[in-house]
Parts: sequence; C-alpha cells; structure tokens
Amino acid sequence: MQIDTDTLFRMCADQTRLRVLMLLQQEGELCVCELTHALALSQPKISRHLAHLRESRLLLAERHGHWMYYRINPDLPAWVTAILDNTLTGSAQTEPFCNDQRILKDMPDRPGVACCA
Amino acid sequence: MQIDTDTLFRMCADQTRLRVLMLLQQEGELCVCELTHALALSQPKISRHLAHLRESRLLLAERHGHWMYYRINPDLPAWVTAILDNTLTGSAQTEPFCNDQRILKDMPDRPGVACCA
DNA sequence: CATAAATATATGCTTGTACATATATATGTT
DNA sequence: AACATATATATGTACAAGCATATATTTATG
Repeated sequence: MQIDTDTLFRMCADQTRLRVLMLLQQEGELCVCELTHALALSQPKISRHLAHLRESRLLLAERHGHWMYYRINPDLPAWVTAILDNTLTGSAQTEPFCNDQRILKDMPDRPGVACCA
Repeated sequence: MQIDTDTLFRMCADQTRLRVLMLLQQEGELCVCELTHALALSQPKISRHLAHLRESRLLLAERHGHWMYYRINPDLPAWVTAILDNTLTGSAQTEPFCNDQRILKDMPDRPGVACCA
C-alpha cells in the first residue's frame, strides 16, 4: 500500500474530505447521495472529492445497482488507520462533524437501509 | 488548548512543516539554525513555517541567548500527540525524513550540544 | 425487444483564492 | 558590529468551487 504522509495530510487538509472520511469511519459504507445529503453540499463537489480520495487510495468504491458505495480502504497501513481513529476522537464532539452525523441519521429513504425489518 | 483538526491537518499538509515537526518529535528541542541545516532550506523559509506552527499552537518557542529554540507544545490534546506519534511511525523510515535525521546528527558545532562531555 | 426517459454519479473547463517561495530588509541579542 | 532570527512585499502556483455536461445503470414505453 503506497500511501505517504504527504498524500494523507493533503487529503485530510480539506474540510469536505475530512467530513467524508469521518462519516465513513463511523458508518462503514455510504453512497454518494447519502454523503451529499449529510454534508448538504452539491453532488459534483462531493463527487470530485471522492475521486481524490479514491485516487490516493484512502477510499474504495463499489457499485451496487444505481448507487456507488464508498468505504475506507481496509488495507491501509496501521499508522494511517490509527491517525483516522485519533482524528475521529478529536472531531466527533465538534462541528460540523457532529451535525453531519445527525443529519445522516434523519435522512429519509436511505438506499441501503432496510425500511422494514 | 484550542486546536482543531482543520488547523492540525493544514499545518501537516506542507512537507517543510512536517519535516520540522518530525525532527522536533524525535529531538525534543532544536534551534532555527539546526533546522535550517538539517532540512537544507533557506532561513526565511524555515522561519516563516515556524511562525505558522507557533501561531497554530503546535510549537512553543523560547529564546536562549542568540538562539531561538522550538519544541512541540507539551499541552496538546492526547489525540494530537497520538497523531504526531503515528506520523513518525509512518515517516521515519522514508525520505526525506530519514535523511534529515542523519544530516542533523552529522552537523558540526551544534549550539546546544556539549562538545566535550 | 429496442428505444427512450429517469436516476445516480463522474468529469471538463474556467475562475478565484489561499498559500508557498524568494529576495530584501528589519529586529533583537551579545 | 556580528550573528541569529523574523518579517515585508511581490510573485507564482496548486487547488477548491461552480457550472455545464457526460457516462452508466435501471426502469418505462411503444
């Protein structure tokens, strides 16, 4: 896995990308429309940042029908995973991360979430 | 200690600043001329980046006679310290960090280092 | 079954801005 | 005055934002 500190920090240095990473860190897997809704940002903006995160190998993408699902690359080196964990610790109780989480929970008609168990 | 993920990552996203941080993480305390020598960069460049790191509260500065000594702020929140630790793990064996360390060791006439024990 | 429409996501392209760099010069200490 | 460090100013560049549009997959229609 070829990821260096330079790439990692450049990716994390953008608020939008960090919000995406933190949401995925908590939720495991989300599609573009869920991210767009949770962060309340334009679709091209989210998509563009997802592309960067994908190219830098921080995220993996997988298509499920209509939806493109993104998740944190499980093969990242331990020190990267640790940094993402620590970042979640440092950000979880603060805005805008806290609010993103809430808005996602309240999102109606989420694709992957079963409506009736 | 008011440091947020945004500030932290913007500071770490610059190679020069990260090299400074990693050297200080290993050495504890260094003066500007040691950093300038180790990284082989211009004095104003180093000084400017040190100013940014100081303003963002990641570093503390203290004057000892001629020399300005910088060190990582010991009052940083645990999650920040953990991130710096993990970053050292991920970078220590790679360039340019590895080389910076070596050049510093070989630096002649270092101010703080006792010449004769 | 072929084609069209709809939905979900990605990508060109342009523009604006933050920020790193370089040179020169100022400040502070002995 | 000499040394160590800081700052001002100008310049270049990387990169985020926005808009329009392209691609891909599924569903609807004749």
